[in-house]
Amino acid sequence: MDFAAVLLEWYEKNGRELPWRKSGHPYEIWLSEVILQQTRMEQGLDYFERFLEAFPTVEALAAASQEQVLRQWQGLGYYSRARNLHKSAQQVVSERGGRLPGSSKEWLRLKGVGSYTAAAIASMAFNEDLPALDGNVYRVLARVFAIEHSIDSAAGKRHFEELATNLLPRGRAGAFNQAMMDFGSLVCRPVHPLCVQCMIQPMCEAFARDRVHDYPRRKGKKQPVDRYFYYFLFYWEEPPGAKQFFVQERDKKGIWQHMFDLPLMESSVKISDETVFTHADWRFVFGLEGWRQEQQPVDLKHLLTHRRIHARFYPVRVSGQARRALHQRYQQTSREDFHELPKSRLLERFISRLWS
DNA sequence: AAGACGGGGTC
DNA sequence: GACCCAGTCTT
Repeated sequence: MDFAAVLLEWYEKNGRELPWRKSGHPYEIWLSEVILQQTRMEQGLDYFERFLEAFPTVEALAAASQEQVLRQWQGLGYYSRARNLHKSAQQVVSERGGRLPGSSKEWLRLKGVGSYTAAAIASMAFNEDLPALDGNVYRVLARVFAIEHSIDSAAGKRHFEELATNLLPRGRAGAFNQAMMDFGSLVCRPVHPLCVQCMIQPMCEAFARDRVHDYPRRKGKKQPVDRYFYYFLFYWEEPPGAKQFFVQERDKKGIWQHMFDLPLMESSVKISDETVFTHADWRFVFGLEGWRQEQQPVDLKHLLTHRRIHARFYPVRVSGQARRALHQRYQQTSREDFHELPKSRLLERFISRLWS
């Protein structure tokens, strides 16, 4: 038996039961594929259910505000996925009367739908004969056929695409693509692959050479850029017991666009706590001078680091003049209202830890 | 072609 | 705490 036949046989017994596989609705498949870009199944499943409940149809999604959409996406990361999905839903409704695209070529025209997602949707929803190459597929092919091409080069991608096209059994693209992905995440896993119980193992070139962990090949990784975020929670109580504080909406470029966070000073280098409060450019935070007299002793909480983002968090009680000055630059909110705003996971953790 | 974009996982 | 994962858009 050839590779595709063994794989499909495995899939019939071991394929995962997923909500969007049952329904077969293009809208649900589209939504699931966008959520699962760069995201693990276990993490994305709840988001899929809640998102579909909030926006059951493409019309409902198009009619929602961006803030509502982002709030459903909160905590998932890569928020441009949500913004593109929203934009594309509006495009489908306004330009196509709510009728979803019927071919991969049409899907490709939508924002947030690239070559992988277009092929995945078209093969699953319409059984179009097209391979969908995601990270799982690259890994499986690289191992089974001991492919030396790097998966992060244009030439390498073309090579994998050609190989997958040749392997694809005509008329069974939907099952084949899903089988590849399930097999890649359940058996041919990135670390600790289950070679001992793998049905493909007899024909796996990497296994034969005892080189499973050398595939897929990649070019060298680059150094991540460090960004240091110094957040300020300027707060007061009014009336007593009801905490109020300032937030801002990030509406420019860069990370977390259109999401809410706290007044912030960013630096490309690490700054000590003392330096933040003595030498930093406070005008950037306050928009005014003459605020220093209002500053209270700082209760420094915790430090949280991300792979690239390093964030520190300073609660500062403010009153009177400083509050009026800050009002000109930031929006006021309360604990309860803040809960309803779209915000990053990072900030969510800051706030909940501070006021838990 | 290279970099930006998040969050969670492992060891 | 360092490293891994890997679709799409932007530059």
